[in-house]
Amino acid sequence: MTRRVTIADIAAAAGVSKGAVSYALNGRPGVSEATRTKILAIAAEMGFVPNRAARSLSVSSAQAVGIALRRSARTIGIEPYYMELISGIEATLSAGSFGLTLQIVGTVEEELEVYRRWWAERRVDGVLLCDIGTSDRRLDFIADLGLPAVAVGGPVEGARVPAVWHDDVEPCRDILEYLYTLGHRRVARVAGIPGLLHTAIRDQAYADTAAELDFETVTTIHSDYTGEQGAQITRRLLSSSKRPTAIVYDNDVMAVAGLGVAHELGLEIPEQLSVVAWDDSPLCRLTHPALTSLTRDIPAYGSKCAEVLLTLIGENKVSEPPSTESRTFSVQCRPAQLSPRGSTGLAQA
Amino acid sequence: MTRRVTIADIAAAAGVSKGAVSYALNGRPGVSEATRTKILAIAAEMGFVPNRAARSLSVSSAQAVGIALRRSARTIGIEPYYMELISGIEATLSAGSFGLTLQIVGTVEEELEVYRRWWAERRVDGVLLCDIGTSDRRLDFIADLGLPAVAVGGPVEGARVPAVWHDDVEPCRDILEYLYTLGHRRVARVAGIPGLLHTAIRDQAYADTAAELDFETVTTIHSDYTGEQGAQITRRLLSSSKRPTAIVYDNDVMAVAGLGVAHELGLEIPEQLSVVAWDDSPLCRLTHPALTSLTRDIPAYGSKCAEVLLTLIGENKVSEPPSTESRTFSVQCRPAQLSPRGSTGLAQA
DNA sequence: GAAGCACGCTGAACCGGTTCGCCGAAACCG
DNA sequence: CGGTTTCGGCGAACCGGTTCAGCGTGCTTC
Repeated sequence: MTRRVTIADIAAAAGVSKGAVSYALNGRPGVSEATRTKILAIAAEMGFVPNRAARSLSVSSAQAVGIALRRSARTIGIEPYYMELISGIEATLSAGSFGLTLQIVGTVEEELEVYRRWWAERRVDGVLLCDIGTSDRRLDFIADLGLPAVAVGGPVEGARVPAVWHDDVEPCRDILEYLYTLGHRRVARVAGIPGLLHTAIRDQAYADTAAELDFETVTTIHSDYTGEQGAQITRRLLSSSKRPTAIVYDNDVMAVAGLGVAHELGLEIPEQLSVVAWDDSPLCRLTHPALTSLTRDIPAYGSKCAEVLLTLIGENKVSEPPSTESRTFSVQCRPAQLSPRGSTGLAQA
Repeated sequence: MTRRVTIADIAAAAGVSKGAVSYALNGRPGVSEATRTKILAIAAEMGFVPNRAARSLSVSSAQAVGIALRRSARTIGIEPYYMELISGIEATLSAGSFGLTLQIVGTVEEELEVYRRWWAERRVDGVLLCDIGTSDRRLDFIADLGLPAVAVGGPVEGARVPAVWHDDVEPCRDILEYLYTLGHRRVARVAGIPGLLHTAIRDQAYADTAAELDFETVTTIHSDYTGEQGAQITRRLLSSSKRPTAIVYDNDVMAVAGLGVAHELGLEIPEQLSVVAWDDSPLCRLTHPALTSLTRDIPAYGSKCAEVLLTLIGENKVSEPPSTESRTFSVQCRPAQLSPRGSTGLAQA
């Protein structure tokens, strides 16, 4: 059990004061080049790493950001999205030597409470908000708290919190045009949770595009993103009298489940049914046929979100009073690209 | 932007000293019942939450545990295991008002460096070690550091770090006996990463059981757990002259991929091929047919690991010098249960 | 050669909790 | 009634960093 080295140990070894050591280690003026290198050498030799709590206390920053996920323990694992997002976030954070604090919560109330606690405890310097809703209480709450935050999703109108997002309208149009070109006229969509912002945006985008092209039907059924519901809804869709020739899913888990149901019902894919997934995780390439899907680079997206959050944290550290309240902004990422694979084909006559 | 309330504010409001407030808030003797309730009331009213850094500094504990995952950004999402584990861990931690700090690393060296930094910074009070290897450098490293830790997996012999694990021998036996009963005589296994402890344990268990029953062949091919390798190996297995009638996969991602390949090759499941998966995530119920698999309660497992870690942290806080070096122990969980589903059936004559 | 200045460094205060020694008053004792 | 114990509470030190006022030295400047 090695002893931890403190700044005082280094000061004693170098024959200087604690203050000088602090200046030297942080690369600020106040010490000569000679003593700086000497101090750095001693610090390196003694294996000095600053005590995070002590630094946080004086500087009042935690060098950490938080993320709260609102999903049940059982269902969160199946969705590759979160882990990919987190891993992207993490890459950027650790590059900036920030830590990531994770908490899983059950309700919005719990989530707000977590933010309040994190803020009061000074456990984090900022947070990332996932699964942005159409009217999201968290945005105002966080803004009132004065805790730096980034909305992972958007665009958020009248935002007091910056958002990082990608356009979903164009991909929706792409899908429908693609399916139209393949001859599909009866299309169903198994959508995500209704309250979520991107679900609403896609709802609108599908409706708009459908109105422009002469589809017979473009129906949307909302779900909770789980495989069970995906399967159940698919079963219902496929056993209806005028069944769709193509089904679009709002995530890949439901698409895989839908594919399973189609197999179960003895439908040939893509001859009798085309399937399109959203969020192209490796899952889409595991099935047979492989799923046509909308590809986004989720880790890169997470990185971008973390990056924006870090600059935000950096900014309001240097100039505490954000005079221009409208410092919030919106960063748009490259929209998802359609990756056609084996699960889509010409509609049967 | 609300001001944070400090212990001094409360002291001033209650007309007592900081020390008294501290005693009152922490439920320790030193204040009368009357002033205690008064202080608590004021603290509650002012919405006091202690500054974590300040407390950490004096008490030298971070009220957080760390977990480092060694996987690439792209492949970590697909494996439901990690997120389920984390969510179980998280549940226990937040119940004890501990935080979870997550970091994703690329190499063992990086991982060790992270542990050293966490320890030196006092950022965490303990860590959870995932993916235990057959000879794992991390165990000694952590023990030397004196950082409380729990190995998520085992059993680890000669351990200086307690382990939480479940027996894999019995489930392996269960699988082989089950397949034998169904008439399978040529069984292949697509195993996980060779260096991992549980892979080695399963290797041995399969070999032992195979020796007891008169299988024609029980072959094992190691992989990296990814769907791509799962698919590739399956393709190779199924196109060999004497192809197996049953394939067992060491995780569910590969099993799904294998199922896809079987479909692609036009094999009827389970008539022409039986498929068994390990780690029964919801993924196994998404496919058609649903995958027979070995069910473990991963979130519960994570909770147990966190629980053991927390008691460990609690213990070495009260009595710093662990006189009996062999305080390490091993907690065994309920082994995985075989859940037969549609992907397994009688072997064809 | 005195005044002024920049530089290098020290010592102490400070962040916000915890903890310990100590003291005054009340209670208890023979 | 004096002496001891107990209790409630105070004040200060401490954890390990950061930051700032101030001070001595050496150099420039006129």
